[in-house]
Amino acid sequence: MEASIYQDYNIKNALSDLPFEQRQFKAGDVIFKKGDDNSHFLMLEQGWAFAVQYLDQDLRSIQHVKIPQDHLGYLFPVDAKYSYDVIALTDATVSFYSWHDVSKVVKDSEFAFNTFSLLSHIEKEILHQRIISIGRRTALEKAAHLILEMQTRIERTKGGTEKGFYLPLKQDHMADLLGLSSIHVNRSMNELRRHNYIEYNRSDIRVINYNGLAMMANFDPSYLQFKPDFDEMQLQQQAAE
Amino acid sequence: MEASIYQDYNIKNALSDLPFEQRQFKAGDVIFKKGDDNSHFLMLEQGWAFAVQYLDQDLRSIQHVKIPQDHLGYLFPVDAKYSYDVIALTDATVSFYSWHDVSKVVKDSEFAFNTFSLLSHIEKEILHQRIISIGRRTALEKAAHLILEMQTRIERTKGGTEKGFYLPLKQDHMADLLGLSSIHVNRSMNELRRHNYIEYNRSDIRVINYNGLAMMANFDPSYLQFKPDFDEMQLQQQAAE
DNA sequence: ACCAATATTTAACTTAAGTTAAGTTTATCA
DNA sequence: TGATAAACTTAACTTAAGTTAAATATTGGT
Repeated sequence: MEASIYQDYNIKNALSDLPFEQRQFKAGDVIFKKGDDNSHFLMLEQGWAFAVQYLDQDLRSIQHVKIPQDHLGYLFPVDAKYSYDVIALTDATVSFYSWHDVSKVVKDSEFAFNTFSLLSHIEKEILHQRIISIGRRTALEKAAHLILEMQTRIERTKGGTEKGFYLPLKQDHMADLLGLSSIHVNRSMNELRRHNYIEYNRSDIRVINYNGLAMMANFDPSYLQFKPDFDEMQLQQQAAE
Repeated sequence: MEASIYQDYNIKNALSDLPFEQRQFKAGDVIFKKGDDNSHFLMLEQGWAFAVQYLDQDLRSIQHVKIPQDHLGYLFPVDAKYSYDVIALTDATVSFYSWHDVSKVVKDSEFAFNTFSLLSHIEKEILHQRIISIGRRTALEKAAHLILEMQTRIERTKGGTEKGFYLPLKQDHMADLLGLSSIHVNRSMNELRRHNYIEYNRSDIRVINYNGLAMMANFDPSYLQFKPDFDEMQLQQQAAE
């Protein structure tokens, strides 16, 4: 299968010539904390990360899951402190660009402006879908929707459909993403497995019945900006198996 | 009380010289629908509106509440269909700008660029707080947080603190914002009233115990980009009463 | 290979919020 | 101003998801 036309709209292409510094993080490391200044533009070269806010010591909400080639933190040079922590979920490499350079490119280059507009747009669409999940889907539907969102996002960066994928989210991360207890996440994942929607073992997950999952979760990948016929190609391919 | 310094960062100031067309809407009118093209930049001059997505006929999720001087729809000229309907909550006046004009100003004017960056940022912060509410706050806390968010946003456009405010959201709108049933919203609003946190009658609402509400709901107005000391000024003022 | 720390799984029980089914109050408008 | 619809309220009952408490499985470090 051919890669999405939207694949061109990525941060690397937009910022190709700019200088940056790289830092390595270990799984569990704090990449930045709530209250830190938005002093650089950050891009996650390798590894996974997540953005989290705490209500108190035991109560937290995960706002974003970041995969390789995603940005971390804010997309524009707003004069604000970070409102959330970002933690490395796996070992990770992060590139730091100066806001001065990035703003200049975004304002001067049509392509960079469009890329950053689209990234901001998609990030918001993901939040919209998360709000729908948390507010109005059942636990089973929440889990199904999250799996399909992650599969779709990962496939885009790989540029193709693979059978299974690596999902380093633990069940307690899923819980804090979906507004559930981790025990109920466990019940839901096992029910998806029992009913042959997915195969699942720790961080290895594989969608068996894409159509069934997508129907149940009311999942339409177009909000992730795959090209319009991606969805149908997926469905046809699944149906043929 | 003095108006916020952030008051300067508004759409009117950023787009002052641009031509636009205005349209009137009646309460309940559809301003645009899911699937429509993002063909113009829209600004809500007068009245209230909300953005909504449907899972099926009876299940919906409200993504945004828009007050006078907010934008409607997308902040950047992405080549995408709208993912939600926007409905007038009251009679409303909407200005339509051409994307061509708006993008040019945003790229050429430092002030417009900063304004649109900040608006995009604040919109995302509101979504983050909504995710925390829906996922991790109790019904009482959800209602409290929503009231404080709306009060804070309304005060900013008015540039001062007023005693009560007009909140044209019905209880079923609040339910679809907060992921609750409208009956449970009713129970929660009445409990807030019974415990003297608020006075409340249909669309007229007044916060009586700001500190109590803010503490209960874990509400910190800084995500709405009031100036840093706004929170404390508010608290002191309330405490003095 | 063993130990310790993490993660996952299952069961039994509890609870916050949903649902259904009335009423009552308030707004609209002919 | 009276009829009708929309919004709000309350009570009784149900249910999806939370909680607590084990047990089991996996991973990582020494």
